[in-house]
Amino acid sequence: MPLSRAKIAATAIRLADDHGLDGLSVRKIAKALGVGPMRLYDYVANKSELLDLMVDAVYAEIAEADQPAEWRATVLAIVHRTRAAALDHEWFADLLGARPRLGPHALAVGEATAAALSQAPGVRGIDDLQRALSVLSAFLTGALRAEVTERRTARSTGTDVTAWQTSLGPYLTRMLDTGRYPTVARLVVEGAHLDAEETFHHNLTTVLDGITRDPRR
Amino acid sequence: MPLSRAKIAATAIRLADDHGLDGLSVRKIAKALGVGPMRLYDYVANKSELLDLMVDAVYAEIAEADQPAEWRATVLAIVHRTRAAALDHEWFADLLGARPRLGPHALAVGEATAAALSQAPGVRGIDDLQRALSVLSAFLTGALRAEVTERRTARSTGTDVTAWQTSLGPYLTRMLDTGRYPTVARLVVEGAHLDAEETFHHNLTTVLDGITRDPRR
DNA sequence: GTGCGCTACCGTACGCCGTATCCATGAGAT
DNA sequence: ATCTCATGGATACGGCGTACGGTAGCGCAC
Repeated sequence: MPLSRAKIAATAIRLADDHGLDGLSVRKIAKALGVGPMRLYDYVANKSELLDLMVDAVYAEIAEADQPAEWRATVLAIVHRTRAAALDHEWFADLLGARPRLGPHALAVGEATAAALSQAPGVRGIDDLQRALSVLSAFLTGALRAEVTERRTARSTGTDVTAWQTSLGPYLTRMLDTGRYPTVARLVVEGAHLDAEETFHHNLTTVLDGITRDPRR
Repeated sequence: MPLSRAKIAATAIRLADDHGLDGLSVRKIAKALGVGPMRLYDYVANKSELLDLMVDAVYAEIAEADQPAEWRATVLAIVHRTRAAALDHEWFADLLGARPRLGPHALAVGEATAAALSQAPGVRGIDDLQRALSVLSAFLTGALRAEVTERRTARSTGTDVTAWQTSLGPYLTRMLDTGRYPTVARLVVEGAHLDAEETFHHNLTTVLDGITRDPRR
């Protein structure tokens, strides 16, 4: 079976899913494919192009068309598929926003999002649309990055509260006991029980409400 | 003059400003300080702790206290200082959201932001506060990442429109000419003249308006 | 049939990285 | 004068991305 860009990307994605972006190297991908490292460069100019390939492959998962619906439902669907993809492929969140999204599938997702947003009330012209798109994708990028980061630290310190406290506790409680961070302290002590998905959805609603508010009061 | 964590961080920051995170290595920092590479490990456990040091040093710039003011003015000031820092230190945007923000100065910024947000109308309890903080910082993270990425590609392809068109044009216009991305095409052709800072401010306003809207209609 | 150029593949090698480990030096204590 | 011990340096290891030279196979001109 001959090599191909798609096969390379698929293998790279599997490795990145298992070992993270830091654990991903051209040599390991090649070994997993049973070829010499330099073979990959027959299909790809350099490693960053390979990352672009991986990213666009994930956008392909996100792009699956759903039947046309009201703008808000469409946006919600796309955004939630993106979140699902980022949780499946945590490295995807690391790359989000770090490179121009120009692959064909990324463009398809952008097109669907833009088309839906252009139907939203409060989005009146091309400038409004451009801005709406950029707030939404900024929020999405940041929220997914944060969620993935939190997940990773939870995994590395242990999920339960006691493990977390013993690992970060000494430093953090010392910090908070200085009394210089009262509000943060309150958040740590009294907060922290919110469900991640529900928070994401709530915040997304906040952003969409901001977009659709009437800008002239 | 002996080494110190602060001196190391300052040198690392200068190098990262000049050559980016990819161009930053322990060996180069050591050389710039006129010592052997391994000396740095007397002050730092590993490279990622060094990055944490750098990040918190930037948060120190952001944390400079301003006189107490109305909540929105305070938030605007902090956010705009963060943006300024990210434009001064583009690598900072790469790291934003990628690691837990727990340094003393990062905590100080978090504290000031949380304290201000807790005064905002529509933020009614600790859960509201937690959510408001997370939308805001998700937006901030994503927006800065996007702005820095755009800036970098602009710099690498050349600033003016013609250079951009000749570098990405062939691929992009071919893509857009397929007719599969009409809305994106409109955005590319008719948009693109918006000022970055003004867009940022507008989008920030959108998010803050979303936060302060009355959630019970 | 024979020689030739071209393409497609491959292994080796270079210069870098983070960092573990061992060694030299020399100051201060006894 | 000798011992102790902190300080800084050199070396080395395993891994990285990728440049490059070689070679094996094949279509084709004569």
